[in-house]
Amino acid sequence: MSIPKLSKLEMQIMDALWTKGECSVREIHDEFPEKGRPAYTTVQTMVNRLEAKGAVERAKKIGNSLIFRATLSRTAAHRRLVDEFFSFFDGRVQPVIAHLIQSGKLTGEDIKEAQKLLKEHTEKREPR
Amino acid sequence: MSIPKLSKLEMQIMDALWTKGECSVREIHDEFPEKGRPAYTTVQTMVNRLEAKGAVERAKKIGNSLIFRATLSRTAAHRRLVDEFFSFFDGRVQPVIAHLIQSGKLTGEDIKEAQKLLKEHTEKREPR
DNA sequence: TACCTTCAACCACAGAGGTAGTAGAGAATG
DNA sequence: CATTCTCTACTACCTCTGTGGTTGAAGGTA
Repeated sequence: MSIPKLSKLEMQIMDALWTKGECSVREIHDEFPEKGRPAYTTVQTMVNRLEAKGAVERAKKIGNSLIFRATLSRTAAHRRLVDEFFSFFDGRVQPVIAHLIQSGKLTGEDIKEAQKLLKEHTEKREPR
Repeated sequence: MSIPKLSKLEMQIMDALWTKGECSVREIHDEFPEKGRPAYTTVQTMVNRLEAKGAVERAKKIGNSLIFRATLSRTAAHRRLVDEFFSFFDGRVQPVIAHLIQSGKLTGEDIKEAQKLLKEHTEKREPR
């Protein structure tokens, strides 16, 4: 199957797995900031659903607790999100850029960085 | 209340209103490409929900059919979407840009355009 | 061993979104 | 006027998310 769609909460859980590596539900739960932290069982439910979606798998068992591992890469999940998002704009990036600039999220630095990346990218596919 | 969150289908419906102006449910329905067009009543349901969310209002009645008008602007809805989306990335634009470049969505043209917009933007807020 | 803690597993439930059917009012037409 | 078409209004139903309670097994501890 293709890359599963992940909701916001699911992404937060994956984030814990991606940054901390293999984790128990308890560890994932603790990663949430105290303020607005969901119940332990909520995290548990989401981890189970992620497992059902194939985004996560059981790595091993320590004592009576399961340790999970992300099987879906952060990059793949992000790409999925980006594609999904841009489909709202017919795949056109320009309107999005306009909003980013107006809200001050996109700076000159970012643009410079983008140019560098683009150059690397094109050079890689069209080596002279 | 603040800007309501709109789903994909809801956005498609708003798109019809935004581009065609005031519309009846029938007209909105007809805007969908034949392939994968939802049932008339489905569109109706969504329009009602959009009305409940305050994104749309009844402009007038012609015969026995209602004509709707968007009360939420395309810009506001888009900004909402963009903010929502970037919150997945902690508000950082760079990882998104990387994906865009890798998938070929972001071209040199786009970057040039972005620079122009950014210049205009900064000049407007900090006129020398 | 008897108790306390910690998990996994399972269950429940509400809200949003997507999908659509049906009933009944009104308009249009022969 | 009677029939047919077209809309609105209402209802139903399924899936996905988010949320969290309950139960019972496993492990640790006095």
